[in-house]
Amino acid sequence: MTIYDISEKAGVSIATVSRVLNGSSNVSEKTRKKVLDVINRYEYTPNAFARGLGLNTMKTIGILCADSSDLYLAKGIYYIEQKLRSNGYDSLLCCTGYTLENRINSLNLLINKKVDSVVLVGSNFIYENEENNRYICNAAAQVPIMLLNGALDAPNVYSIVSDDFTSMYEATCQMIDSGVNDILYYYNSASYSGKRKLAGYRLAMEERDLLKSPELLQFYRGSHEDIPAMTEHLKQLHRDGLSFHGLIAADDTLALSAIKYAGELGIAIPSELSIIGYNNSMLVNSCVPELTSIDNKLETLCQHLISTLLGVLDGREMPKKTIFSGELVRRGTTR
Amino acid sequence: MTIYDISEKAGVSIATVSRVLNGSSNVSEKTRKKVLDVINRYEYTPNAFARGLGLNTMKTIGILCADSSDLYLAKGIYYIEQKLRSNGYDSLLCCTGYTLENRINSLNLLINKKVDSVVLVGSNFIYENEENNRYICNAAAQVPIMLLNGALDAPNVYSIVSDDFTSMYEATCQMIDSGVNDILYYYNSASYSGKRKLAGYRLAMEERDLLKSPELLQFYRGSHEDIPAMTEHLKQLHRDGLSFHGLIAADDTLALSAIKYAGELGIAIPSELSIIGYNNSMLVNSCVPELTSIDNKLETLCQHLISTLLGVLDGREMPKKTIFSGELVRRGTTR
DNA sequence: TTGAAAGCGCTAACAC
DNA sequence: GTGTTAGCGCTTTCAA
Repeated sequence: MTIYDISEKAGVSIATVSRVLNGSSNVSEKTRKKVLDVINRYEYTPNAFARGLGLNTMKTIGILCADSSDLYLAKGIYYIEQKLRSNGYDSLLCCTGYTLENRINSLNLLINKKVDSVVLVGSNFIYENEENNRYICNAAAQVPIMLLNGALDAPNVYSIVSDDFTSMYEATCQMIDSGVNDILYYYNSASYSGKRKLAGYRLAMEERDLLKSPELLQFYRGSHEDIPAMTEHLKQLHRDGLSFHGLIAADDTLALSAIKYAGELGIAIPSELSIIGYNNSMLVNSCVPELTSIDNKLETLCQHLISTLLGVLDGREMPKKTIFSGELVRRGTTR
Repeated sequence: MTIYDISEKAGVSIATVSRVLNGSSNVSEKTRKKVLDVINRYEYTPNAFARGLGLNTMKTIGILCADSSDLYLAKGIYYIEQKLRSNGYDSLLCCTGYTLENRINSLNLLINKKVDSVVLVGSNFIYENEENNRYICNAAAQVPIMLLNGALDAPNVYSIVSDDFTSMYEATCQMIDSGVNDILYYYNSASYSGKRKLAGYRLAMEERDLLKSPELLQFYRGSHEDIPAMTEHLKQLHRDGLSFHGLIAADDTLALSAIKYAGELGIAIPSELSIIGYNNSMLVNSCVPELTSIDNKLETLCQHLISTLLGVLDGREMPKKTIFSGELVRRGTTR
């Protein structure tokens, strides 16, 4: 069933059918109705390729993420996909893993598919080395690029970020104020967002001259899902004689491993060890005691990202960078 | 930059360019090289729409799932996307939620986008009422439909399932053999797969005449992520005087809530309460003690789904239904 | 308000 | 081995 069939059956030209299809006002009510009738009767839907060929757009947004099964990224993808769909856009998903080469390839691939824009989900797309971020700028020369939780100052690139620095700074201050002085920082990512978080912790500690030892900064290298390995890392620190009564984690998973660590060593939470996680994910309720965690308002970020994107596609002037602030949600792992 | 530009610069016809683009053998090595040179120099990539218009395929597979942020579904999507991409296909993701109407719309939408096939991820797409499954058959009239963890016997529909029935039957038998007789079954889904699991538990219990009370079957109605609510449900049962020394959950999240429940009530695991979860997800290591869980081999299922799909698209005869068996992974919540 | 016709960029059948 | 050309199904001037 093509536009020709419809035009024939309705006794009009294909131009007229196209007009009613695209909601043009230059069609008499009578003709419109006649055409619409035929369209409905035959359940006709226009061929997306042909339409794309003419319009050079398919109303499709590319979504790039490192790993769609990551708890946090999955949530982000979910929100973005939902909100795009409710605005008439489809989503082309593409998982890149964590190597630069794959990212460049995937981004090109998406752009060759003629997506109208691509959303990079997760701060891990931004590299420290400016040179490594050129792939984003190149892509931005073709379509607007949206960054969720990553910031890059370049033409046609729009960043929506949570203020990880401040969130972490405030959380650290609050833990200190609650009477804990030796706070370990446990992290597993040196991404843009990862560095901002670390800086927040650092500032709070240094302001009070509490960052006595570099050992208080603990980087975990292994898999992002391997809680036993994270726990083991902490136990090793304990065996090495490192002592701490607070632990702030850059991620709920890491925080969870701290709860396990405390459980296995008989350390009482929060009296002997206070713990704060990050993301306020579903994991916060999966443990005993429940985890105090920083909520970075992912849904709000996504909502805003989509409005910005729609604005950009609409040709409106939109803010290049938008910052939201997070919020500490207190539960059982802190005093 | 179009195929015309390239043909001109290379001094050949567009047909020849098209041939080298599509790897046709009827091109002399010399010409091929000449054309390839120009293509590379100008970084030309063919327009996907025009190509789609001609071939009527875009090498894109639609992925439908209820909620891409669900731990289990997210993992499935991840595997499928990966494996498709490594075979030259892209993925159009579409989350439907759990209402039939949205599903019908999403499926149509995907098919209108001219995807080559659509994969339904999760057993919740199959309804008990045959009538409600017609939307799948309709779609299958246009493109092959792949079912991950759901089964439907219809033309052009291919099912890849884990044998949930047997897995659950065996797990239940093993718990009984370990000396637990009063085993609660805790579930939250009446999907195809959900019913198979329940049937497995049922059979094991009934064979030994242990299903004394309907109360042993507990359905949880709330959100799939709300562990506190699941825990509260169990505590209410306890207050109501229901007693059980084993709990088998249809999902790791539910099992986790049982661990919390036991923790809050001071019930020792596994001596006073044995627990088995389902999916062997990352959650199994997030708790103390670690959760015994049934691994339903998601990655294997996905791998097989993709090979089957590629076979179907290739015009080969492929099995309509493939069944894999699961495996009980023992950890600290069982004796 | 409507129709005719010229593309959009590519593939593939056919001719040479 | 290579070129010519007719579509693919739609959008969008331009005329009427």
